[in-house]
Amino acid sequence: MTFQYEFPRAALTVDCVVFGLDDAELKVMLIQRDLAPFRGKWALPGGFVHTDESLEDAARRELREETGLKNVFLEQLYTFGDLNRDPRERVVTVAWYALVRLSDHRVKAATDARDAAWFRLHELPKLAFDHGSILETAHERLRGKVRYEPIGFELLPKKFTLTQLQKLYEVVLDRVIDKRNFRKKILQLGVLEELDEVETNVAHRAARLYRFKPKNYRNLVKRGVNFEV
Amino acid sequence: MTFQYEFPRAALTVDCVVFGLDDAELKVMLIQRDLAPFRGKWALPGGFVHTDESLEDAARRELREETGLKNVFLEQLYTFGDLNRDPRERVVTVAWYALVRLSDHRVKAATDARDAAWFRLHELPKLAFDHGSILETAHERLRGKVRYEPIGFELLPKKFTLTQLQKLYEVVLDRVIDKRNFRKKILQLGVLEELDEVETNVAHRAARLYRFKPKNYRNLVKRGVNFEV
DNA sequence: ATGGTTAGTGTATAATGAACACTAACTGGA
DNA sequence: TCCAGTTAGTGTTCATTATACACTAACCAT
Repeated sequence: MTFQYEFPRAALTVDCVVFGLDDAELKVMLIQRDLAPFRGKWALPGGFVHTDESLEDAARRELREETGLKNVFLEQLYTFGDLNRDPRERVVTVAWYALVRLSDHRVKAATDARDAAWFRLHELPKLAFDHGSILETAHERLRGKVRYEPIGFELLPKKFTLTQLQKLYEVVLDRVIDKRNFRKKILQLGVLEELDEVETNVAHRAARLYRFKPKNYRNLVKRGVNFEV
Repeated sequence: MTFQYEFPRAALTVDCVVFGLDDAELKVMLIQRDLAPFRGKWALPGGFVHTDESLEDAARRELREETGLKNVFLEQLYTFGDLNRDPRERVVTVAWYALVRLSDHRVKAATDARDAAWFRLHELPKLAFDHGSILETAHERLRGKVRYEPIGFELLPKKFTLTQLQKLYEVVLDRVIDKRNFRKKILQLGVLEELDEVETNVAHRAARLYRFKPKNYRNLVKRGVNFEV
């Protein structure tokens, strides 16, 4: 069975840039292609959009199928449609980026049937298609994002220390931040709840654990805030 | 002649939200549809993407064909792909927004063969398809944009007064701004050049004219700046 | 007990933001 | 020509926020 149209049509795909935070390092999930073109090369998870699903549904389905990830934070990034980005034919891709708690998802990805793996952002292989520049665009967006809304909720484990949160900002912004000033500022936002728990299994003074107050956090995200640390 | 594919394919379009500034008012250019569906309704300029042109080229071509606008500032906005946004079939649209000097383009649009017209942002007709929500998204983007980069270059005439620039900010942000503080801040940015000219044909003290220093302006845009007035 | 390691805390100074009102310059009409 | 009307243009004060900076506390391992 085939489908006929009066004019030629581009193929439509979605691709996802999945960021995870691991031990104060930003990582990205990639899959190894098992089909031509670029067979054996690493690429962003993604695939063709079905005509009976929305773009976001397509992105979530591909993420689930190719990496096992579900219920992640997902936002549309940009749509890439240069003429020769796919050697086979005209393919337009709607790119998305996801932020996930790597602590929740480490195992699943590693044991998934497909060859999916986390890569350090600074040790990426050469990617298939124009996925390298899609990834770069996503990284820029992430860096821009932290300037006007707090991040962390989606990337950190549910309970975290202030040092972990600070390290996240340092890693995204690629510079060191003063500890005392960072703490003052982030606590002032009123989105953190101090818990009666401390971290365990550390060979030094244990740090207090915090968690986000989801309501305040989301309000702040909606209102928009200038958070320059 | 028809084109056949193994799987069904969505149609791909571009749509443009064109903002212009007129006498301290934001306006949007719309065209009246001369074909079904929504025949006679006002809609965003746009149309199908050809397979031999990039997405941006398609947006520029449609703008030129439908409104006569050329060489405008154009940025990708968002891609809309809900299942039933077009009653005929699955259509995914890559939306763009443009900022133009209305003073340059007022006449062309009015005399163009197609029914294209500028509408005040607060007096819009009901639009075809989901173009109303695309337009709303573009307006949000514009409001967000002024928070971290200066605007004006694309919207104001080449020579303008500080009051005009301030009015632009007031119109986009929908609130009044203190004149002295605004002037201090905007001049500090170092992107304005004071000219030896004043406005003419006004029944009061004539205001000094300024223009943007393109290099500084673009540097600032690239660097990103928090400009909260 | 001691050495190693990270947690946790305050203050002083500089920079920035916000609030606020009057005089200057020009036009047009009496 | 003077007066009324209109918008241009300009500084200061006070409050808030940003930045720079160093030591003690707590815990673990040996």
